[in-house]
Amino acid sequence: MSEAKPKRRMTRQRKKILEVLKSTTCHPTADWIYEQVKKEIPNISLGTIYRNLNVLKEMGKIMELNYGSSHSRFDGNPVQHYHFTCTECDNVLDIEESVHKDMDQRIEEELDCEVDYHRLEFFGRCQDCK
Amino acid sequence: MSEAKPKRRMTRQRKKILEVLKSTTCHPTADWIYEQVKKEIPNISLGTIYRNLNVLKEMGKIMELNYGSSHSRFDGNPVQHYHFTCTECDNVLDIEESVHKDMDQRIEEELDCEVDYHRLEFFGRCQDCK
DNA sequence: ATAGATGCAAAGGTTTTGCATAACT
DNA sequence: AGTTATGCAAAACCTTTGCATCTAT
Repeated sequence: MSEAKPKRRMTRQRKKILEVLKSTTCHPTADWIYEQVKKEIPNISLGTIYRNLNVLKEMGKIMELNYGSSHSRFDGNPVQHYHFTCTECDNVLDIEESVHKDMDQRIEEELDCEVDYHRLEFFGRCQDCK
Repeated sequence: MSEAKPKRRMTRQRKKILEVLKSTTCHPTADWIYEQVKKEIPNISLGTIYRNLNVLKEMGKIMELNYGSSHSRFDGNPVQHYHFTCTECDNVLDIEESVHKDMDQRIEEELDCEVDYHRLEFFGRCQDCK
């Protein structure tokens, strides 16, 4: 059984954190958000930032990038390839599919940048866990 | 100026770490590798594991997944979209391109799994840094 | 009134680092 | 011989958590 989930309140702090996040395109870190929010709520604590980021994520109002980041994983195959991660058992599987290098060029044109490579990762439940 | 890079030696420890990584498909964490290598080199230290993982990465012999993992970044836009990360200035840009949901189905068939979503990230140098 | 949120400080877990010693080449 | 790597332990770093207090509903 999963626990009953609490009724979320929209506190001053939570509202401001969401506002900061919605009003920037810079994909900030928790610490950057902390610095911004502190300008209006000087005594806010980092713990509150982290707690709220997790709550907002759970509410579906924001996204976390670089997640699964508690510890790095390594791959003995240094050639670019794609991965599937099972969100149930945490296993990472290699995908036998050729890399779409053509996508890199499309992005180069779209953003006027130089693309070296890309990473593509799928998430879901593996054969055993589904 | 960048510093002269050291001539790498292939020590017992380094060799074994690479061997462990090459002989598994489980995309292990540093700690898991540590446990494996310890079976043959009982007094190896975790520091050596981490140092060698970084060296092997730099030598292009292995890959790190979940990198850029020192701190998470957050995105005020919870709708799935793609990103470009500049490896020079660390900026993350949104990509205005529709999400290829058809890829999910292809992977489901290939791996006999259930795919919820995928992440696609491009790396290179942005307009300003290139 | 009361469950939920905050601030503070301490604890947790992963990764890095300084230093003396050991080992490749 | 000279430089690179190791082991150990301490430090650094980001993130989470316990607890007493406060606050939104």
